Amino acid sequence: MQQAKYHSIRDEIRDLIADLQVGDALPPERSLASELGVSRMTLRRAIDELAREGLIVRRQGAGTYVAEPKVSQSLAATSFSQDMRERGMVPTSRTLSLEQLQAGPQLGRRLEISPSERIVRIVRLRLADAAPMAIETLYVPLDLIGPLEPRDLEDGSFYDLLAQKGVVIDHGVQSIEPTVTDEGESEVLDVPLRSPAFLFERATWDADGRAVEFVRSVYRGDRYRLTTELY
Amino acid sequence: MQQAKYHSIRDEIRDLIADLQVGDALPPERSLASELGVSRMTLRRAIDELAREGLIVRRQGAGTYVAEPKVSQSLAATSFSQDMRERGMVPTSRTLSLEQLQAGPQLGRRLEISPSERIVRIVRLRLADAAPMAIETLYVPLDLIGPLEPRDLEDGSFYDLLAQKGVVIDHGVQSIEPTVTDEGESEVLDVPLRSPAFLFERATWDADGRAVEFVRSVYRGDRYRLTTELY
DNA sequence: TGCATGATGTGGTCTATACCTCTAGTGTGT
DNA sequence: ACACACTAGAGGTATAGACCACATCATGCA
Repeated sequence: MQQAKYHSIRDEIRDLIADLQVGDALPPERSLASELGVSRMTLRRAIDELAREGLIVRRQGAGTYVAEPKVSQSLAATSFSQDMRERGMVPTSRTLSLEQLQAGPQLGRRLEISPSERIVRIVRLRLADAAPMAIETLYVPLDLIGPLEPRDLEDGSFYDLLAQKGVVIDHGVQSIEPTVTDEGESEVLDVPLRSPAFLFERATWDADGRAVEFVRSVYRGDRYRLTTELY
Repeated sequence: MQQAKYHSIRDEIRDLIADLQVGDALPPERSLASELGVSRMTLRRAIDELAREGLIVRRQGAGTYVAEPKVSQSLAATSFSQDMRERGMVPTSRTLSLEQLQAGPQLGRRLEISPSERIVRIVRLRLADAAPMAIETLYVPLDLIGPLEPRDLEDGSFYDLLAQKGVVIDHGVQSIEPTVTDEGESEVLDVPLRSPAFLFERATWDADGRAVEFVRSVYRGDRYRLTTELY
């Protein structure tokens, strides 16, 4: 089987939810299962995922209801591409600029490298299902990754590229703050000026302590939400 | 059934993992299921949870292995008081309002309770080193906590109060989004209108599945930042 | 009118079984 | 030695059926 049946069922239910209002009830599991031609267990597996994503809420004895429609990003560190795929969206990327420069004092401090070190700066627009989701500015030491062409980043995953070069991320720090979009960001992300947004900053190193990357990402606040499950 | 069988099985596997080293393989699912006296499907449900928690890693065709110890828990939910203390500041609190009301449809959905249930709503200004840091709106079912007086919350920790009443939080979900402050929030928090801020929403339940609280907090973006360490 | 109660239908759990896909080791032929 | 095919056994998916726990509503009694 190319794709798990519960994945396609999950997507069908997503479509179904799209036609409902927040708070509306989904059909009962037994009906929905026979409608979609799967067993109830398989249907439940699909619904389980949607419930974990927060798209729907189940109430025992009552029914299953449509919840607030928002994209969620787990707080675990994953790449943009992987994150979007896990949510059934198609991640793509458009490279806005790619240039070389010196690290400078600020970046040098963040990555714990010499300010004179040569750096590749890449600005990318990240899209999910073809809709702008985030602007990502990536700083990578030149001697780690070598010269790059925009097409090297076409297939989306920068980490695949790193892995090909034998670079493995060992540890890092990430900070998250709220911000609002400025003129340029608003235009590229297609949101009104000064819309709420997340500002992510991440610095990572490999096992030898060499700086791998510094990333500054601005995520649309209207389509992004961070969620954690607590135990 | 008091507790789901897969929950107790999950805990048994946790104990089993405690005796193993990182990278060790767990017994095959079929053996483990018969050893523990459950069906393989039930066992898998228990293992599913542990895998989601990151305690173990499954590799199709190979086996199930003990994973690297957990990381990046710094974003996990702690109370405001504890959070501030860890940041080296002195937490205090001022109760702005305290009233009873019906849950209503939205809150009912978030807490998975009846919309007609009686709720206590508490609005508190949270301060760190005497400076306003966040506005916290707390919703708690009346029959869980009983009538409250503002002075019940004076010493700051709502969770101590819950513990006194024998209420223990078992699990929950938390979401974080960027927002901007409105007029009232700006005035109370002493920041300019439409300043960037975090909006936290947290719902928690006890082990019996009873809703414990729904909390909506607005944190100043200029003084509060989330950080995670990645490994 | 108001309240208890039971019927109905919902999601929640568990089982037994079957077959698929993938990994890793074995063994054979070259 | 090496390369390859095979295979046993691991996790992954899917089914049908049974029963449980809970919410809701209609019914009927007081």
